[in-house]
Amino acid sequence: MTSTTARPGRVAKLPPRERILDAAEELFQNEGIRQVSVQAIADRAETTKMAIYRHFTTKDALVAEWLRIVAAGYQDAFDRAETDHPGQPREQILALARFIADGLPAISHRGCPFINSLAELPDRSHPARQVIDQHKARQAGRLTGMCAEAGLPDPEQTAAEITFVLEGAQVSTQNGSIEHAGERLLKFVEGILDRHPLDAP
Amino acid sequence: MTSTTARPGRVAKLPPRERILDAAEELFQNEGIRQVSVQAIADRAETTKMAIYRHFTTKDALVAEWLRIVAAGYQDAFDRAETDHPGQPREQILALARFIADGLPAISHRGCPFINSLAELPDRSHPARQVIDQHKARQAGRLTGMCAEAGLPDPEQTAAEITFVLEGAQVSTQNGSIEHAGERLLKFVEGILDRHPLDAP
DNA sequence: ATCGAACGATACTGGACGGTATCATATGGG
DNA sequence: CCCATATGATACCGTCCAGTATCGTTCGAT
Repeated sequence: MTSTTARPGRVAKLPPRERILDAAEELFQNEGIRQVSVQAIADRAETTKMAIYRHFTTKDALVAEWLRIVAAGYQDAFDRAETDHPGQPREQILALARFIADGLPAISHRGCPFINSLAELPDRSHPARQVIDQHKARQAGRLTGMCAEAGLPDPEQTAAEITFVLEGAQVSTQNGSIEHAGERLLKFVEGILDRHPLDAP
Repeated sequence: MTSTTARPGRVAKLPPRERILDAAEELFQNEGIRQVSVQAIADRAETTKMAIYRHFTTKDALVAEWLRIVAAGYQDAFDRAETDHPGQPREQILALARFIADGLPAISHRGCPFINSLAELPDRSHPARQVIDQHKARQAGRLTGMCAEAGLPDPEQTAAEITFVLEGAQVSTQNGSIEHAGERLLKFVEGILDRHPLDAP
């Protein structure tokens, strides 16, 4: 019963900072950054605007923190791909494609947080931009490494191709121009990897 | 000398409606929709806010009109691809890829207007959304038609793949994660088409 | 010359929003 | 038991902005 911390009125409530981040994630993702007011985040987090400004210096800082969490999720996907398929770079790449493909239905009519944020934050000096830039660079590096490890002839080109495909699948899902984007995405990536068979032990 | 209409003080000034649309194109593209105020558009168009509201019922209507013009530009690219390479669907597709690839440097750090607008306008009832949806559907249809005409075994799949690639190249250029995106894009699309040779006379 | 429509400039309204100040209220460790 | 700290609630400020009203001016057609 009496847990050491957090014994709220009814349901176990998370501490305010996490509630705020959960609410921000939900609202930023579904309604955009600029459209969502700090007050709206506070309402959804069942707290107040003041509480938000106690944990985050500014709205922009909250946005950056949100994207940092999203980026960490993608990093986890990379890590899992590597630990689940050690020494099998092609399987790792396919696992990443599956991760994106599986996420498409959830994204549905609202797209990739990074793509959308970039559109909403043209100012290159915005704190969130550093998060995005770092994440994209790291992601590109890891993917290129996987392609090189897979013995593909031109790792940079193949990594670029896979990046195009993954990003494009998310965009096309968002604008609804492609049916069965997930399946098509997987089929496509498999085809790219099969162009240069080499993996078999 | 004395042209029939428009004899402005110094430089030949376009009529206000076109100046407004030019200014809107410039600002919406480079700074985003929500960030740009009607006043800012008026300033850049060397006119006044009032003049804008004489030509467009609302800011949203101006956004929609802007996207209509952008969509027409893409339609023109499709038309040119067809008339420049009649009966050669593979050349038509390559011409489209070249059109996108050539546009990448201009886009550079700011991305595709449709992708960005979608991010900034989550409200599906926004007038601009109809423009985007129609455009995307028409574009997908035409591309699928080209793929079918090219005798590719699975036109829907191939059209989806090419769409992924074209969209992804624009996104990747925007976030700066890929070097030489234009060249890589063309190489990629050529590879896709060459997977099923059939075109030669 | 004149009339009307389009254009330009300025001021205003009403609302939304980021951020702050100030109050009261828990809460948990000493 | 008590006090520092985190939290909650509310009111407020300055600013920005979409959209409107009203004025005067230009300019082309008749």
